[in-house]
Amino acid sequence: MVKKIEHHNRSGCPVACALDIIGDHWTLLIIRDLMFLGRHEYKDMLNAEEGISSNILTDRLKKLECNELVCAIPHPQSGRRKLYYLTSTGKDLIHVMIHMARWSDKHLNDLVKIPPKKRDVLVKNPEKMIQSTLEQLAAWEKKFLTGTKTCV
Amino acid sequence: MVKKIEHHNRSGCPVACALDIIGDHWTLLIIRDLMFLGRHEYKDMLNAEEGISSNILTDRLKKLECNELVCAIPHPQSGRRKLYYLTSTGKDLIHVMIHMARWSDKHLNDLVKIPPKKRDVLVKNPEKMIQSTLEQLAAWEKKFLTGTKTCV
DNA sequence: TAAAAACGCTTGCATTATGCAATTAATTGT
DNA sequence: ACAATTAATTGCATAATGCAAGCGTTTTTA
Repeated sequence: MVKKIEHHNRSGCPVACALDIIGDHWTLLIIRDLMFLGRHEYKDMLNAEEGISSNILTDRLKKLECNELVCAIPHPQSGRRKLYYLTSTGKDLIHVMIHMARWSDKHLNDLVKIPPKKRDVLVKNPEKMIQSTLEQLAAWEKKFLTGTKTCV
Repeated sequence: MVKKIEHHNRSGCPVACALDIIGDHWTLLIIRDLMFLGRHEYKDMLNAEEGISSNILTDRLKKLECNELVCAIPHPQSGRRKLYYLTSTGKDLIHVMIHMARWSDKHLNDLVKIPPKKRDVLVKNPEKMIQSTLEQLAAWEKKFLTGTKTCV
């Protein structure tokens, strides 16, 4: 079902290669939902405040699966719902995400709204934020992925 | 000439805010040219191997100037050429760039081509790479921006 | 010094991506 | 049985991008 995809692959530059996969307006917001906001279902991401449209969401989830940043399993309590989650490749984007958030907080402070507590950790102790985020994800995985055949 | 721009500003999320400025296929490649590859002129960026088209390059440089990530001065040896360079806001994206490159190197290794020496520093001592990159930029600035009225 | 090349764009137009609303088929709850 | 939910899909309007050509000026070359 999930195949390798043909990226554009504009060059061998690592920045260009990354952008061929995550360099659009929506992909990293989906990663954010999965990484920080505990949104593991289609409808959760569809209802995110940025207002992604359903065709784009479907398309991006498909591409993320093709590129093996995201994986999905059927919801244990429901035959039609799915649970999406980050693979280790996807989770490894956490450093990019954290530094992007720090950059925004520093330079776009009139636009950015972060709860003060989170902001404090983000600014003063990003490593701690990375650790606790990864722990949360691990806890979710323990709850939902144990005993099933899963992608890593 | 350079005005504040209306971003979409889809939400107050720091990731979303960053993506409203740098979340497209080309902007970060321009940042890369300015940050790592010593390309400070329009034609240099136009000739980058990824093959940006001239109208897109013009548009993105304009937006980067509006958003104060990039600044330009007339070329000292030429009346029509310009020198583009990163402001401190632009340079602060270095952490995002470095981690993006590391991610690509780790997970897209069949696609990514980095000179072994650079790769070694990138993987084993990213902080050193950040420092040396910033030093290079500072050296360029010292050479071209001293004695002129400049944006920071 | 006249002609050619270089430079930083701009324009026009075809193609592709995105946004939006409505629809669908399957599943689940009442 | 009926209505609501869910994960999409479809059709269509609009916006973004790709591509080739052109433009006005400046610099280089003959």
